Amino acid sequence: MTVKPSQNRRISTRLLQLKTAPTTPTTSSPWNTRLRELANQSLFTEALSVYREMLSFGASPNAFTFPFALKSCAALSLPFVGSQLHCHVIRSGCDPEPFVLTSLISMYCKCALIDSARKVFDENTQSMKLSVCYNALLSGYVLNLRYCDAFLLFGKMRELGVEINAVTMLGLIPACAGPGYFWLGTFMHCCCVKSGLVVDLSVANCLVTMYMKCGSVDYGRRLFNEIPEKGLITWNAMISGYAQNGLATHVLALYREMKTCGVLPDAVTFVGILSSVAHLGARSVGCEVEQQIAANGFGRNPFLSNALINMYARCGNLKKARAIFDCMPVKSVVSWTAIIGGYGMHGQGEVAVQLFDEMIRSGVRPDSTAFVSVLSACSHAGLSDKGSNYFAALEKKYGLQPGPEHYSCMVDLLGRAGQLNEAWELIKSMRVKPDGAVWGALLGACKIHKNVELAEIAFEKVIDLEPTNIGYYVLLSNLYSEAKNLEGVSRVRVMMRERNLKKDPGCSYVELNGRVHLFLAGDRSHHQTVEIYKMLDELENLFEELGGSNRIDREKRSEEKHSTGMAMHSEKLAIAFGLLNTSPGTEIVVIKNLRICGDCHLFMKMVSKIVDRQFVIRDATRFHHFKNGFCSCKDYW
DNA sequence: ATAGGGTTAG
Repeated sequence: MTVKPSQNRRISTRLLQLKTAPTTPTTSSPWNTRLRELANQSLFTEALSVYREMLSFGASPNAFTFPFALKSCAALSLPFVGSQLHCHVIRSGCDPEPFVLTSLISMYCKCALIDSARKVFDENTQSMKLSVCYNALLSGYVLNLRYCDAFLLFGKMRELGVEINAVTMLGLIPACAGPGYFWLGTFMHCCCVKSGLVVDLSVANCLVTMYMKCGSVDYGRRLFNEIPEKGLITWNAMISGYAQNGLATHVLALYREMKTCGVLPDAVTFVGILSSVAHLGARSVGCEVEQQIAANGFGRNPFLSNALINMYARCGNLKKARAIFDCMPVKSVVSWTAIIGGYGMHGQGEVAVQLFDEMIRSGVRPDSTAFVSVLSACSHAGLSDKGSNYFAALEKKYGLQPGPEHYSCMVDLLGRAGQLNEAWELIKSMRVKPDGAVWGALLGACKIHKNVELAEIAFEKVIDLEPTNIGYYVLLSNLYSEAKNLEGVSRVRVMMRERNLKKDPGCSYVELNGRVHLFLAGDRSHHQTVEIYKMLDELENLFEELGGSNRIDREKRSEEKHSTGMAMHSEKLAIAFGLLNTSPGTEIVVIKNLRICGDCHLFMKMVSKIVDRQFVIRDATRFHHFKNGFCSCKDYW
């Protein structure tokens, strides 16, 4: 705004200044200071109102104003305000200023207007020499997933001899951070070593992250070990990298190491740790993290709240998960997804569905993952109509592409409801290649509804995709034995032997008086075995008297006793044991692998109708360390 | 001015 304010306006401005804030200046520098402070504190909305206020008071923005105003626009993703600012920049004549130029490019990139950014870059001859402008545009290309353009620009920089510095690398390396980009990543690593830029801690951190995102955990760790003076971000990069790769035990070990090195964790560290705590059930660490969060005042961090919701939901404490969720001032899709998934995991599909609808009403747009959590909740709770509607809305209403993960939920949903042919037709209609989970869901449904022919088709496909997943062999073998097809049973056995696959029996745990008791499927070694099986018999009789729908189960169980391929479900043993050893009105904590067995919820629902106990389920999908039947109750949930 | 770490399902 170089237009000189009229005399009248100047007078009125003066008056206003006297009335409201006696210190309100018409020179730009105090405004700039205020604007910079706000922008640096990430108070972008406030920063932009200061900019507007500044204009209304007749102060002229200059090269020290625009970078911060543009940064705020970029952060809030306001392309319209951004291009207005661009006009102001041109009018003020400070567009060739490097500060302003890079801010403009960066703003357009962050608002996804990459072509406008390129235009700014190309129109200024000045920018062709400046490394900073190249860096801004290059990181913008990567941000907008245009990796080819980014590498072309990188090539041009090398060709023209433009300075390549640490920031150039920081922009480019994330383009190699994905499965399949590993070799490109190692090339970038080599470039950094040759140019000596690896000594820059930021660059090294970035490379560690890149390797972890490629799934090359060993390379990441090796580089991590080579960094002489690790910073907090270095530790965080490694910890979250392990967490992303599902290496929960490594996460906890590294956290311990970090503490012995005297590095203080921050909110980001805790996010990585919490997801591992949730998967492992490492209670002592969970409690410690909880205290640390309270002590450090990280309570308001939305990422941390999401991680806490997930942890409590997985560990069976839905009440606490819900309390955190309800307290969040701004709930993102991730927060909703976490709580919906939590209810879904515990068989409370109705609540999950209500929450999903509430999310949409509150104006949060569901993403692909949110649909996965609501669809899986529907399939666990048998809400087939609801699920089908959501599946249709996914594409029609929200323009999302259904992936194999959505199809596997739908196949599970239809399959459980007995619509096996519909499920098969759905698979055939898929535009993306079905993965193991899709065929596995069909196989699981065939097992429930005893359809041997279709099961054989599904089995062939799933084994082709996941040849070492024992669960599928067991499913088919059990189906064969139910159908009294002994030849089939032995055929599957031979396949397993040939592929050197050892069958791990399914297992469940019950927590009782601070001790965790492990039950294997078909286990008869427990000292209360006789009582447990008696209790299960009694329960069956009660079910029959009440509804009589469990006859099939009874038949199945009589076979279980004799056939070698079948075994009494571990969670039934665990539940019976819990009933035997608790008094009415208490809570029984059942820890089991939620991924494999969905019938568990049904059984628990029926049991809780006739006995005065509350069941809490904890997900043990990743309880690897329990495999040998050992666990220490002090350290684990 | 440009940059590095974070949540979600199966």
